Amino acid sequence: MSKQSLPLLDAGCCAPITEPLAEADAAQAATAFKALGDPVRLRLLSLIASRAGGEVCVCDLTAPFDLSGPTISHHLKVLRQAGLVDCERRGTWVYYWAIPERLGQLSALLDIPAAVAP
Amino acid sequence: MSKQSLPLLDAGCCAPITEPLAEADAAQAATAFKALGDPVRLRLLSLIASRAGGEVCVCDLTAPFDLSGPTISHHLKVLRQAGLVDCERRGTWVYYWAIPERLGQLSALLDIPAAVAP
DNA sequence: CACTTGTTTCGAAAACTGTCAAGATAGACG
DNA sequence: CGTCTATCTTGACAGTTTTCGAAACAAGTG
Repeated sequence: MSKQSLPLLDAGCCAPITEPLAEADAAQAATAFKALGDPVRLRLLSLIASRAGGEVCVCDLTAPFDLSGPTISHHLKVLRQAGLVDCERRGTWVYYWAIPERLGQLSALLDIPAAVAP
Repeated sequence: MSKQSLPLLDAGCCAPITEPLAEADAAQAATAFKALGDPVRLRLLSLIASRAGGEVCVCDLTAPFDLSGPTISHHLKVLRQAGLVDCERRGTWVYYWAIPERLGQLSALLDIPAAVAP
């Protein structure tokens, strides 16, 4: 699995927003946020990330939704291509887990100084 | 300005992901992430949030982009409706500022325990 | 081979992005 | 006051991208 290269953010865009984002950095971060910008994918990620063992089988991810298998598979692919999760096949089942480093980068990006104001 | 009610997140979805997101919470957070999921809007927000005085005039937001005025205005509207920024007209100009509370909520949402793993 | 689990392919409906034209609001000038 | 100019926003439109399901495909088990 993980055939695509993980589009990890370059150094320099993992810090809180204290200066304007460069065009390239913005494009990369936007890909990740776009992946998070869908209720189904956000719930999928929360299901994966909140799992005690750190891993979830796809079969457990399909049940909570009113969607077909292929659709869930598609959403998981988007999360994978955004570098937010990764997966591995073991026997019949495929297991997914979250990538905390990547989530941490995005979290830091939004962690604004709160009061730059006068 | 701010004619729409700010869709602030309900209590309960501002904490790190330790349990699956409820459907309603996910929908609301997804709206915000979707707003961030575009390079132009992400740069707009960074321009606004990184401003020393805490406020930016729209005229300063148009120049850095290769886009028409109405297009920037549309993107700003999306950010506004997502509750990420707000604005006010003073005289001829319209000033925008970021809403740190909202950004902090989203940041917290992605701040994963890092190692729930075994 | 039959059966199960997931992914990929393909097509249709819905949503998004950007531009032009027109509308709203404020200040300046006569 | 009326009109002109400048700054933004809104509305309407074309072109592109997403989203989802049905069917076909791939991989593993018994």
